[in-house]
Amino acid sequence: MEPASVPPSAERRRDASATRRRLLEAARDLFAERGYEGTTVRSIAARAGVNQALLFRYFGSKRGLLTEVVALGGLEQLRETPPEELFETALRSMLTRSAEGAEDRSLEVYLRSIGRGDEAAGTLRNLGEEYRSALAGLSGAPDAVLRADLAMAWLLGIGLMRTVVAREPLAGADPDDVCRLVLDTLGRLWAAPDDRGE
Amino acid sequence: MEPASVPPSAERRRDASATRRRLLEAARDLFAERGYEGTTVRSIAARAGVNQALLFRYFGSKRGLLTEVVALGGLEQLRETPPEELFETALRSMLTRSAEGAEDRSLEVYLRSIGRGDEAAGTLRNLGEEYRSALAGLSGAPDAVLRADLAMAWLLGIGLMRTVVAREPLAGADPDDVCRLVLDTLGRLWAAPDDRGE
DNA sequence: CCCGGATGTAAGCAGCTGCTTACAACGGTA
DNA sequence: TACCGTTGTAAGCAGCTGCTTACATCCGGG
Repeated sequence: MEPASVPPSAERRRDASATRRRLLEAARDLFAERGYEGTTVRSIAARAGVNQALLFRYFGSKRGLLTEVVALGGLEQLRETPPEELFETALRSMLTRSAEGAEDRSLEVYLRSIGRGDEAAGTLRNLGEEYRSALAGLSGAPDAVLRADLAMAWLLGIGLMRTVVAREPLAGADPDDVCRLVLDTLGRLWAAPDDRGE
Repeated sequence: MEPASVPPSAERRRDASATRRRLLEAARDLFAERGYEGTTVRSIAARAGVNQALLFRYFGSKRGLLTEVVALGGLEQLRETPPEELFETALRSMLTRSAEGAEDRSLEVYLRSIGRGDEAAGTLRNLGEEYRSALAGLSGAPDAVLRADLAMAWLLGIGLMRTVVAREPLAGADPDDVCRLVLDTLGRLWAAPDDRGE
């Protein structure tokens, strides 16, 4: 099928997996910057320094590329982070300037890329549901899942405000300050007042 | 210029202002449903039951239509609502099914329609800043504006979760329950703990 | 060496996009 | 009635879209 190991000495001039990876990274960045509909397959191929036909060879369609981008980045972060740190980790990755380093931008991609529900929307939805159920464990309230949904909504909203609206003070605020405010407020969400009549 | 008053008896077969309004309403709905990039001028004209050339006659460009849609709906709601009710009003309009009645969907439009910053982005930004400064008055904290930004972010996020992700429980939750949870939690945001060293 | 699959390329397809143009139909006014 | 600006229409433009095809080029195994 494929050579099990690559001779580590030199970079190969023709390297399918490297090309795949470059496409994946270019797509991740562009989807996060311009959204799914606003990104053309030509621009992805150009940023990857790759012929655009290869995009279809490796991912079948533009939509398939999106699915792989989101599933890869998102699920990895999700599975490597303990639930109690998940929200803060995701929040910090939202608050960090996208310019520096190769930050994880899966949620940014998620929120800017989702379109009207078709084939791949299921994959994205599953990702969201895994995040939610991880967060839901943090509250003992009977409606913990709803509360987790609201927390995720805040996360997405903060990312939206920073990447799309991009105005002070949120855009330039110290991530530590924002984190403190949000996490402290969310403490109230987890610890249910539950002041209804039941 | 134009007939100052319309004979109220019969609907006119050729009515520029009615056509304008129909285009505006069709655009508002479609932008909210599919986002700006996902909506075609042909689909807007079709839903309005109007020739697409009229769209350009009355609004100059697709972008001009968007600007007018958002400015109209958003600023009206903003100016008719006292600040202390503003958040709940906006939240409830987010939570209300779009099918019933002619709800105000300006924020929905705002969050789904914004693109990369060009000409009309300024108008949208201004709208956001007016919302924010109205909300900022609700907290006495020194960083009240940041807190207002965070509240708006939550609002946008909740709208995003309902319209885009569209899954239970948030999508189908009782608006009263969500309102109670969110407003109660936000009370904590307004009333600053301000637990820093100063 | 040389063959054949893996990898990369150039060109182009049909369809859609935002927008424009040239023109017809209406209807108030003189 | 004749006119003329307003309103509505049909057709089409150039450009871009996602995607496909036909063809070079590489390179490891026989």
